[in-house]
Amino acid sequence: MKRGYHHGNLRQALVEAALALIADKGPTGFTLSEAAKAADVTPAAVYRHFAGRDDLIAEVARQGFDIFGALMEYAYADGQPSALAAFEATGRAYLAFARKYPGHYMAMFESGLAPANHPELAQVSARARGVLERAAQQLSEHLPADRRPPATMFSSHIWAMSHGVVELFMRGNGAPSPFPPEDLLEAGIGIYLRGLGLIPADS
Amino acid sequence: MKRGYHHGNLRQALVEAALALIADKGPTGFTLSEAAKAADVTPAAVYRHFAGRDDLIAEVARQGFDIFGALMEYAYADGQPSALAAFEATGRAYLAFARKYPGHYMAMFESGLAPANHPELAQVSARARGVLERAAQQLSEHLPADRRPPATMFSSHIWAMSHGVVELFMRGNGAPSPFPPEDLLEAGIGIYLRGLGLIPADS
DNA sequence: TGTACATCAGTGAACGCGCGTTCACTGATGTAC
DNA sequence: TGTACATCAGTGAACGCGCGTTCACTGATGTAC
Repeated sequence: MKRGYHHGNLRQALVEAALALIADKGPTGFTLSEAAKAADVTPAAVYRHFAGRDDLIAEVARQGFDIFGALMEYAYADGQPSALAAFEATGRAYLAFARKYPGHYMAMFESGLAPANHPELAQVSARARGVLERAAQQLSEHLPADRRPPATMFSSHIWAMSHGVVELFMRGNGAPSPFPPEDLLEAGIGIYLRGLGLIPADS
Repeated sequence: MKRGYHHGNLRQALVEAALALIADKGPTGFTLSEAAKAADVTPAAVYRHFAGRDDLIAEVARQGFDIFGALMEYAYADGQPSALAAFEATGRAYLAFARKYPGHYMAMFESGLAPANHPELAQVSARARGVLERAAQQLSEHLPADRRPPATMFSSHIWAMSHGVVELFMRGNGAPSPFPPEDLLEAGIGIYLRGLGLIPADS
């Protein structure tokens, strides 16, 4: 592909180059130089748009949380007005995101960048988490008040199981998956919700 | 600490240096050179004991799986003859291992080394997984045969939730943990098992 | 419409660094007689 | 018990490499008059 002296939209091109690199070599495999080369540009040019390597990764993660949050919100809204359907949908959305945006996902959760260091990143991450917590809160209102665990607790459970399924069975990190990750997670969430008393025992 | 020309037990010293490095800088932060320096030895000396950098990490992971497998087996045996107690104990053991042996844990699950590349590693890893699956199998026999999900499925669920809790709430990767990870996991497993019909609904 | 000029986004060369790895070597150890 | 010698486990210097980053620069763009 030909281009002149000016790139046009180098910033986003770098983000996308980074995404591709991260997706197929892991967050470790990414280097600023390679991203620059992939965007057909000198490494030094990167510094017109980012403070440095970490800043570029952070931007990738930020965009990831943005997409992630939007996806979660959409899934949540789509399941309304049923609290149960909304909750389950967010679980599915989690996995769908990991599958569809592996580079973003890795940058967000596996790059090891401190979320506390980039405050804007913490903020956009909190939004995504908020959706799941809202769904959990709404769901918990269907439980008798005396046997109602905190909503943040079971949103954490679902989040943890989802994340575990991604790490262990969608990446190669655990065993080869005995079941398609989507089915595995769906079944797991189903059993869990039954345990909460939100699904009849013999459905 | 003084030592002569010969180290005595350099191999294990290197493993332990690697562990310490991995534990506090992540699997990425580890370098062969730093491990050598920590063991008070020239980088070249490492090659008397390991084929190279990756081989050293693999050995760390291998030792980790060894300990992990033993811990799981112990927990399992300790919960006998109750299938339920044995199963729950393995879940707790998982988290205890991650807490107590963070360097091993990271080398095993976060270092991104291909388990398929080191066959001996795949083998020792399968053993650990086997314990959990055996516990699940045994547990599933308490369920009516017609409503009995495959044992590997719910051992996968428990594994995923455990792993997710470690990654998200014991490391800094997710939100700051709303609850102690141990409590969170214990509650999660409890709800899950109730959903399976293995714990009475109003216990 | 044309020209002068400020601004901007790239280049390319250079840097210092630490990495993993190799090599010929040497000091220490232990075994045979 | 003492000596010769093979074996082993380290050293230290060197390598090529790619990294992130800096710097003075230059080519392209767009705006004012």
